[in-house]
Amino acid sequence: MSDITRMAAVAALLGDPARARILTALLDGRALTAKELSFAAHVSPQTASGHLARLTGAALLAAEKQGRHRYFRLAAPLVGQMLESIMAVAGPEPPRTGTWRGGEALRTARTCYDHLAGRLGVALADSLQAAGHVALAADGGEVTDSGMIFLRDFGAEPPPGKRVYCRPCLDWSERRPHIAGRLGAALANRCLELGWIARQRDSRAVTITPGGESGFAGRFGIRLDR
Amino acid sequence: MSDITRMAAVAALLGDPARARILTALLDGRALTAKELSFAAHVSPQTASGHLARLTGAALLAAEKQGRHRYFRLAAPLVGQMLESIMAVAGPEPPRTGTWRGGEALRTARTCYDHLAGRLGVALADSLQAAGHVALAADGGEVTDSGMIFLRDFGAEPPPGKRVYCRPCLDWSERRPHIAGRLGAALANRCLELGWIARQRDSRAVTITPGGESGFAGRFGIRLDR
DNA sequence: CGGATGCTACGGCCGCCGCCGAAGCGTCCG
DNA sequence: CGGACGCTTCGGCGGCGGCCGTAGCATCCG
Repeated sequence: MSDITRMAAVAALLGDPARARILTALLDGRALTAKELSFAAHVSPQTASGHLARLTGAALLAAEKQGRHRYFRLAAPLVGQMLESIMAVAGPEPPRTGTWRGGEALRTARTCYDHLAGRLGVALADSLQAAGHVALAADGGEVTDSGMIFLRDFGAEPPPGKRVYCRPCLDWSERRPHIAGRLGAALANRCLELGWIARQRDSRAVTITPGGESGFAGRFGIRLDR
Repeated sequence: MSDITRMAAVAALLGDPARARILTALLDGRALTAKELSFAAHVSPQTASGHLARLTGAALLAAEKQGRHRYFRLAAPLVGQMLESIMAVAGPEPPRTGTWRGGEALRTARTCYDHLAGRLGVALADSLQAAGHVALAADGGEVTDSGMIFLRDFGAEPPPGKRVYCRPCLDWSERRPHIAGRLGAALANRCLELGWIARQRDSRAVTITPGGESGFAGRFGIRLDR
């Protein structure tokens, strides 16, 4: 199979509207379940399942099983860039600022459901691990005793609930884990409460406020190079 | 029609092997006739005609009529970049140096049929025009008296023949014209003869030799920033 | 354990599209 | 002017693939 045949095969996958909707729904780096994607694609779950199988088979998507759900995400940043480049050609409005609306901002810091992702989310996970407050494994995560104290002190004690307490969530743009679960949500909420971060309109990107810059640096030793 | 639908439509165009072959055949910036493209695509001229109509309709290709031929070329550099980005995802060998094999070299200097294109080819055309040796218009080009003298002196007097003497050829990567026709061929041949440029194996890229650096600078005032 | 839920495998229907042969139109050339 | 050539349009054929209904397997929960 030649280069060109392979390229045509990939392009043919992108050429179906349902698959295109699936891929663009994942463009912001979230991982979504098969059912959510079938809704986004406007097709039945069976049809979506077939599409998802082909997309993962071609290594455009990566799948992770979690309980009875299967979460799909873009397999690589290159895939997102490819989609953006096609949109650049297809779009009637060529010159959006930058390569993509808010693309860079999304990569810096964004929400993933209710917790933090992007460079900020990953840095937060790194910091907590380095301090020995949490320990992330492939299939879950644990909070140490010192971590419990730290969280109470920080004001990010997760409320009780049935949802998983702490688990890693692979970050699309960084290819490294950030923290999800009740703990991830509590951390994000506390950062919002403190005014360290602010949501943006019509986007999952979040901005780091001046207060956040010093707060993340002081508490977590995080300094994101701009 | 939404963004996503448009993107899927473009991707679907790229998804057919025949059309993919047509586009990649044009990737180096040449303009080819419908028949040549039908051969490159491994389909009959009728079939290729249909594909070409759809590709130009979607503004992926641009067509120019010339006598009884129609020359097709990529409509914009963005189209080439899109193809490269898809190849980057589709390719089994992910990390080629740079974005594409020899892409940068091709943009610097390459052959287009038998004449020079790329930054070098455009600079050559600019220099000859600035000196009043040639005058390029949209549909053709003329050589002045001083140009005739200059060419004889340089040793690039085109041999007689039926082929058009001098015409502009729109450069893909530069979006500006370089010189084609018997004159373009004679210039390229003379530069090769002088050892100013050298062909590369398995590529239309040409390298500028040290002698060429000083030669192009001295005779034409050309200095290509690396 | 039984029902609900999420996902996948299979089968059949149907429409789209790529393909080529035949034919028509414009251009070049002797 | 007539023939050769390049390109396009039209028509019909055939196959690929998207779609969903049905059914089966795994998981969660009361």
